[in-house]
Amino acid sequence: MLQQTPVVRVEPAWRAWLERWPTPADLAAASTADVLRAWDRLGYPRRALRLQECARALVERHGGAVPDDETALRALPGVGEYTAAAVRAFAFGRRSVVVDTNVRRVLARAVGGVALPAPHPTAAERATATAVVPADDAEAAAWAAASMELGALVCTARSPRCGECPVRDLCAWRRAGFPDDEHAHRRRTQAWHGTDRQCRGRILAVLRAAHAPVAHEELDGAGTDDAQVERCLGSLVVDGLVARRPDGRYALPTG
DNA sequence: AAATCGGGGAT
DNA sequence: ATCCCAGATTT
Repeated sequence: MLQQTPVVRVEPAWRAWLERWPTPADLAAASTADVLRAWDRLGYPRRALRLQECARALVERHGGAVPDDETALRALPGVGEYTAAAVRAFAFGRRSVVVDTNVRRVLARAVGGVALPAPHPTAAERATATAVVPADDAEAAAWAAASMELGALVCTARSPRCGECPVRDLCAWRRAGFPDDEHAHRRRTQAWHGTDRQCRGRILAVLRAAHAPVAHEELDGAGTDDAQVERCLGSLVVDGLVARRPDGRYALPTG
């Protein structure tokens, strides 16, 4: 849930989710339509599918438990480099290199001396992150939490609270005089209005609200034109987020 | 390496 | 209007 979605928006959904499906086995047994409705508008609904697939994989491969080793974690649906490292550190107290958007920013500033990290993670970044993680399991886990919190609460993207920063005296960005972001000109703001993402979101919103299959005409307003709605319906079906019934109507996938 | 994939709160 | 968010997956 936290992959690209702010904590404040995730927390209530997460609590309700765990109350409804306390264990991987519970989520594995749920209907996918119910899962997508519970996901509501957290965004990137494919993550909801991956999460349920992950629960089913945990049941089938790991007896319903979460594994603690890197390889097994990375093999789970929806679990990438960050999530595997985060689970190892926060769930198991093991050493791992946890590099999320917050940590990237902290290291870019404190170590790299620049305002913001590159648009996409680089090998050099990971090398730096690895080098600064303590060797001890417990210390490394604490480091992961601390570096993320520092980025989330103090070393923020917009208005960093440098006056309250515990490491301001060793911050390379501060020492350099807070230079502006060097690749600000290359940053490309993601479009939204009229995009397929918006159209897909609208289609799913209709299907979440409907508790009976929906006719194609009821989805006409979801996009800028018929071709877009058609294209998005197709991609949603391919993604497994929408099911096309034999009668031509659409619904959230059962299963 | 680049594209794609949501949505909302803050500025 | 733009920015930004505890990224992953596919091409």
